[in-house]
Formats: sequence, C-alpha cells, structure tokens
Amino acid sequence: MMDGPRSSREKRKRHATMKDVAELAGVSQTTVSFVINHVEGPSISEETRHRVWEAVRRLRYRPNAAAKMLRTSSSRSIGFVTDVLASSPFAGDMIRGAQDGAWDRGHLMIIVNTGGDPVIERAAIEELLERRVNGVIYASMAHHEVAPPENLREVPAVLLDCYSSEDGFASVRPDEVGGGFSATDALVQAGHRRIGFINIGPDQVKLASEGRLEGYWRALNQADVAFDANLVRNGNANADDGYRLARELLTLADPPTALFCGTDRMAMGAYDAARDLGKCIPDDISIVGFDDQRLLSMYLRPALSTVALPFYEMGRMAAAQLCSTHDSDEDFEPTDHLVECSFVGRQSTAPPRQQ
Amino acid sequence: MMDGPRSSREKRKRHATMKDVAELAGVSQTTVSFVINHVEGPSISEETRHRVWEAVRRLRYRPNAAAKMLRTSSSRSIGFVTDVLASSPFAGDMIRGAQDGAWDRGHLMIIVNTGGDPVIERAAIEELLERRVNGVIYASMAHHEVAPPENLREVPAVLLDCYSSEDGFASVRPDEVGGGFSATDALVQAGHRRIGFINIGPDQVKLASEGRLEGYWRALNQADVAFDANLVRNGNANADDGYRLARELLTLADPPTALFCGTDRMAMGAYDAARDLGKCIPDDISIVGFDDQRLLSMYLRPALSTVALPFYEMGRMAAAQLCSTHDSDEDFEPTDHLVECSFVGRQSTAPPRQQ
DNA sequence: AGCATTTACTAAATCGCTTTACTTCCTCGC
DNA sequence: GCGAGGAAGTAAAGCGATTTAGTAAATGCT
Repeated sequence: MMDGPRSSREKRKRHATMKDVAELAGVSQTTVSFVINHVEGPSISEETRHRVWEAVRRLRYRPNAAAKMLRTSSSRSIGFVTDVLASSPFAGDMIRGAQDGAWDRGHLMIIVNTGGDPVIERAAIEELLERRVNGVIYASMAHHEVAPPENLREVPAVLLDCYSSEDGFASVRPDEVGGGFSATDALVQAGHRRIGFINIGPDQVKLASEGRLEGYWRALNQADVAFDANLVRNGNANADDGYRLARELLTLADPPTALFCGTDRMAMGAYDAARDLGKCIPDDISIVGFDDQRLLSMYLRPALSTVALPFYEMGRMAAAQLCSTHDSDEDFEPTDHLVECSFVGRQSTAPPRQQ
Repeated sequence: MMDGPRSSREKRKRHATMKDVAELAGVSQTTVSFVINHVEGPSISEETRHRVWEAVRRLRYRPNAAAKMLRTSSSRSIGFVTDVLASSPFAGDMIRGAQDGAWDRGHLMIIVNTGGDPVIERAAIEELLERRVNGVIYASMAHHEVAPPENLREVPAVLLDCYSSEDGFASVRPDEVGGGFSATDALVQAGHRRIGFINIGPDQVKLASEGRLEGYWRALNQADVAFDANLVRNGNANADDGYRLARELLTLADPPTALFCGTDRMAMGAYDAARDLGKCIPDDISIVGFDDQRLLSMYLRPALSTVALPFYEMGRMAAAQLCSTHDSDEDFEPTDHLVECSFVGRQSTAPPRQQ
C-alpha cells in the first residue's frame, strides 16, 4: 500500500525546465536557450550543442510557452469567434481554412462558439484579449451586416462572411454580385434567354439577395436580354419555397427555360417541382443552385450545377491577413476582400430545347 | 491637445500592467491582485477596492494570461486535434460540443486540423503540450480504431469517436450496438418481420459495421424473428451502393417490408430504388437511415426516420472529462464512454401492409 | 612579444503576475 | 494602560523563459 515517494501523490510531475537542462548538460541556461532556438549570433561548439540536445532528450524537456510568451510578448495565436458552428454546414470549411492559414504561419487558433449570444461574445473576446492573441476572426453565419462587440476594436480583427458599416474592421466575404453574374452568365452562354431567378428573400440576407440580383441583371444586360421582373421571385432559403416558386415560374404562360436558385436547397425544391410538372432536367429545364453544398449538389440526380462559395479560401485569407500583419510588424490596415464565387458546372444545365 | 508622442509611432501600445494600476490607485500591486481576483483572506476596504477598479477601468487594464499562466501553471485550455474537419459534416457538432463543455468550465479550446497527416499530428500535439493544455481531445472522422502519436500519452487525452486498443486513453464514442438495436427495434415494434439491413462495408468502419449488425441481430432475436443472412448486405456509405443494394433486396422473391440502411446517404439511394420499383415509402416499404444528417434526413420526401449520433453530446462529454479531472486535482482515469444513439422517428416508417 | 579579434561561453535583468510572510495601526477587554 | 487580535495593507520571492552586456581563453598579425 505504501508505494513509496513516487506514488500517486507525486503524479503532478514537474516539467523539466531550461535550468534543469542546463545543469544536466553542464552549461548555462543562456547557452541552452541559444542552442534550442538556433540563435545565430553567439557561437557554440558542436560538442556543447550535442550535450544540450542530449539533455533535452533525456529530460523530455519542452519549452514552456507561457514563459516564452511573457518574455517575448507574442502569443503566436489568433482567435476565432463565431456563431456559425451552431447553424451552418459551411462552418467546417471556414474553420479549416482559418486554422490552416494560421498553422502555416506558426500560429495556433483558439476557437469560441458564442451561439450568437452578445454577452458570451463579449466575454469570449475578452478572454482572447487576455491571452494576447494577435488577431481575431469574427465569423457569422450568413453574409450579412453585424454589430460586433466594442472590445473587438482593441485587436486586429477581420469579419469573415459578414461586414460592418462602421469602419475599422477588415472583412473577407463572397463577391455576391460576381456569383450572381457567373451563374446567370453560364445559362446565358448555354443559350438561354428566359431565365427565372428564385432569389433568397431580402429580409435577413440583404447583401446576398441584392448582390446576386445585381449580378443576374448585369449578366442579362451584357447579353442584351431584357430584364423581366416577373421572372424574379423571392423566398426563404429552403426546399419548400424553392418548390413553390419554381412551380409558379414553370407554369407561367411563357415559362423560363432555366432557373437560377438562390440556394442549393431551393434548387432541391425546384427539382421536385420540375419532376411534378413532368419536366426533365436538364433537357426541358436547366437549374443552377448557389452554395455548392456538396452533400446536396453532388448527390442530387442529376448532379446540380451551382456556384461555389469559397469558404475554405475565405477562412485562410482571414487568418493570413492577421498573422502576416503581425509578423511584418506593420500596422493593421483594415481592408475589404471580396472573394470570387465561381460556377461549378454539373449535370443540371444544358442548352435550351431548340425552339 | 497636440497628440505629440502618442502618435502613430507609438501604435504598438503597451498594455497597462498591474503595476500601472497599483500606481494609479496608490496601492501596492499585491492589493490590486487581491481586489481583481476577489481573494477571500486579506481584508481590503471598500474604498480601496473602488479606487482599484477605477484605475483598472481608466487604464483599460487587462490581466496578461501568459504571466498568470506562468505563475499558476494552469493554462485553462484544452486542445482539440482532428482530421474530421477535412471530411465530416458532423465535425461542427463535435467541435461545438467540446467547446461548450470547455467554456462552461472556464477553459478555452485550441483547435488544430491535421488533415490526417501523422507528422502534422505529432507537431500539433507537441505545440499543445508546450502550451501546457490540460488535456487533448483527439477526434477522428469515423468511428474506428486509431493509432495516435506517442506524445499524446504525455497529457490526459480522450479519443473522440474513435478508439485505440492500446490502453491509457479514454474514449467517448457512439454505442453502435445500441444504435443498430434501436433502429431495428423501431421497425419490429411497427410490426415488421422481414427487415433488410444494408450495412456499411466492414473494411474501413469495422466497429460501426459489426456493432450495428449485432444490434440488428439482438433486436430480431428479442422479437423471435429468425435471422436471415440473405437480408443483410454490405456496401460503401454512399447513395449509389444504397440504390444498388436496396434494389437487390427489394427484388428478392420474398422481399423485406422494411430496410435499415447504414447511413442516411445509403437511405437516399434506397429511396430512389423504391421509387424506381414503384414502391411507395412508407406504405409499401419502411426505410430507416443512420446518422441523422439533417440536411438529408429532414429534406428528403418523405422525411427520413433515422438514428441520431449524438455528436454534440460526445464532444461535450470529452471536454467535460478533461476539464473536471484537472479542476478536481484528481488523477486522470481513462475510461470508455459509450453514448446512446437514439431512434428519430419521421415519415419514412409505418407498419407493413397487412398481409 | 604584444595587441586586437574571434570563439565560446555566462551573469543577471526582465517580462507581469501570485502568494507568503511580514508590518502597522486600531480597537477592545479587563 | 496594556496586550491580544483584527483590519488593512505591503515587500519580495518566484514562475521559466529571452537577451544584453559582459568575461576568459585562444588565435591571428605584425
């Protein structure tokens, strides 16, 4: 029962410190630091280096990041605060992108999910500030305007997939106009002239809604196709509204030969509508979605042509911006980045039946 | 009011330290620390406390976590290393659960996505160890056996949605047997006696595959239904194999009245097969999925009955285990937690047609 | 030989906090 | 009037690194 001095009592094992290493190697702590960090200036003999590394190995020494951080006042980390984890299937890509971006620059990423609660949001940022993160990515669930807590101003911050009208914040977000354009243009290029647009309702997602409409309009304009307001509908981003509105459009006297849907889920509804009306995709009707929610777009039959939102890239850019500002010792210069949303052609688009 | 010395030159603004606060408040640093941390023992007058807080406010003082960490040797953080972000739509839930669990216990979570690369994996854990995280969650993309890097042993670790045959690691993972049972049992309870099982192939996902089969078997057994090996098929976790195998089963001489599919995506394929064969769901054939991938299950028509994997809860449990071991000063006692996978009834199940 | 370099190191201050061990002044009981 | 005990603090020693300003010995050069 008495298992002696190194029993469970002692399990909270002390980590070896640099001093321990120095002693074992028979050198000063300074030397250890130089060797370990590969410092250029001072010269240390090959043999001493070897002794140091050997001691490191034997003691399983691992530098204490807190001490280092205190001394150098650099945390080599960024924060990621978001409410998207709660809601969006795209969250993963954004997070992955941001984390990869940070990792590539030797930073770690601390993530906090706020569930959208402003109190938690504030507290989360506060916590990150105490850890002296080099920057914070503030990501929201859908591209819209946000009002970040005041304390976000105390650190370089980039708004990801959202924006704020007050300035001082950088942002990285999708080019909705470009996305609307490329979807519409793909249909125009295929020969379509009557193109229905089932947009997402302007209420919650003004930016996306208005941007895509503008893109739609521009693409038509460029091809000298007259804009027909009757071909544009608004609805919620779900399959039911997709179904309903697609049905409305397809039963018009002069129905469109192609539909551009504001989300893949709406497109899913449109598929059902087309099927119910006995129309075949893509021969009777071309359909384009938006989001490239691969779980849907790739598994629908026929596979859905859509517009991809480059979430991974967006996350990566945000992180890169934060880390490199920090590294280069420049002041943080808040800029807006619009990233391209490109058309992904699959099987749901084809030229219209010859008329 | 010429802004002189505090111009852009000085932008790398020094954070106020506790000493600054002490000076401004006209007290010792010790006192500031006591006040700020609400230390019980020493008595400080109400007035002094007030002066301290006032100074804190005016200087926008924020404690330096690194210094605190160094002094107290507690990082109040855990690590989350994973490859799932790259691949799984469920990653979000697991991460959210883990983060919430950590947050509730005053910990932050550092996340690293390794992309499955063992070298990055090792480096990531190393980085976390240097930051003296109180524990690491090691999450994998699908419930299977893993061989975590050696250095994971140097910290309390829980394997999330995966397990290792070597011991020393805790794990939190789904109860596959229970899941298989509850799916099958729901069908049995509805009156089905011939229940097809389209399992996921045993190659990559042995645990899930074998566990669910056992659950299936037990449920049949409990209801005195004979096990018919011909009703069990294995395939990959996608819609194509779901389609193919469902078709095989439904065209048997004595076809099943219900299908239990190993994933929702396979169930999606089964839907198509049923439709192609002119069978109506759920009247002619009941279908149950697995995963509760809501994007699919809720939007399929009819909505898919399935078994939910409680990823959020799993993440939460993992984090809770790590944080509370640490808080309670107990030694970390690696345990295995199997969490329940419960049946979610929607519209794709009904009693069989009376025969 | 004599002086300047170069080589190979080391002592010690410092980063911003926590915490133990005092100190000083009151007040109170007798 | 005096000692005990409480109230309201403070001084200073670390925590584990980095980094500046040295030092001692060896070597190079004339």
